[in-house]
Amino acid sequence: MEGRLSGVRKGAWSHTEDELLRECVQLYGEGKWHLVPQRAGLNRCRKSCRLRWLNYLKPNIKRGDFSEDEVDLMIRLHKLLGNRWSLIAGRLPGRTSNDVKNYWNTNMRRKVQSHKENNNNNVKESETTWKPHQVIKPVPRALTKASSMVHGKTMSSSKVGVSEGVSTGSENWWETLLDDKEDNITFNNTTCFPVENDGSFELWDEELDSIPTEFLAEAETWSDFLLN
DNA sequence: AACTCCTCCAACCGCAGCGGT
DNA sequence: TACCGCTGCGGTTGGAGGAGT
Repeated sequence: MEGRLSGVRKGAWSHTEDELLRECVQLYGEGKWHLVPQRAGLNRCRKSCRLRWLNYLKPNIKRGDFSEDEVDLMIRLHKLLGNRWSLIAGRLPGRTSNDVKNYWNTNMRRKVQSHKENNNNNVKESETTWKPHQVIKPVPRALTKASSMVHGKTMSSSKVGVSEGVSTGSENWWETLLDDKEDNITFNNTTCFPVENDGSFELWDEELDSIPTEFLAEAETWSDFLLN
């Protein structure tokens, strides 16, 4: 590994290192991680710097317990996406992929495990309520300079609206969830569901195509999927 | 008080994908 | 087309701290 080869520091970050990294990112911005250790004067590998920033130092990172809403959304997204932690985290403002992954591994996996064990005692129930689900794996894609998406070409017209009548006012919990983190609403990930002003979601055609029709039929709308 | 066990989170590691040459 | 470097992701590990004995 690069750490072993170059003898860079590993392990927990000190307050001084945090400050150096924070100042460096504020000065030069995110990205160019291979330059960060040199710029910041840190004896850390680029990966370590990036991870420290993304998981701990980055502004707007939400710490503390996951709310019920967040857990609910996480479960639904995991059902749809599988272990695509970065995508799931992209829909949970302030949460990092590491947070989501850790939370799932420590809490949810155990719950699912115990649920399955319960169902083993009741075969009929497991056949009906806990069918193995098909995990959708959207093809990761990046926006290149040549991409039509970057050049102002409009997105797919396949808009899946939040169904009327499903949510109004305080029931739009996902909006309040995003209120204080409006930066996260934008295209922080091309495979996420960009939120329109009217609360609907837009999807690339490929995204829609990749979703099993049974799932959509079952959920009817994205709001059904995203909301209780 | 001392020890062991367990939990959980931060950090590490390897790999895949992408862009540039 | 092949190679290289960089980035980002998901799986795994290590260790600090709490709980139990």
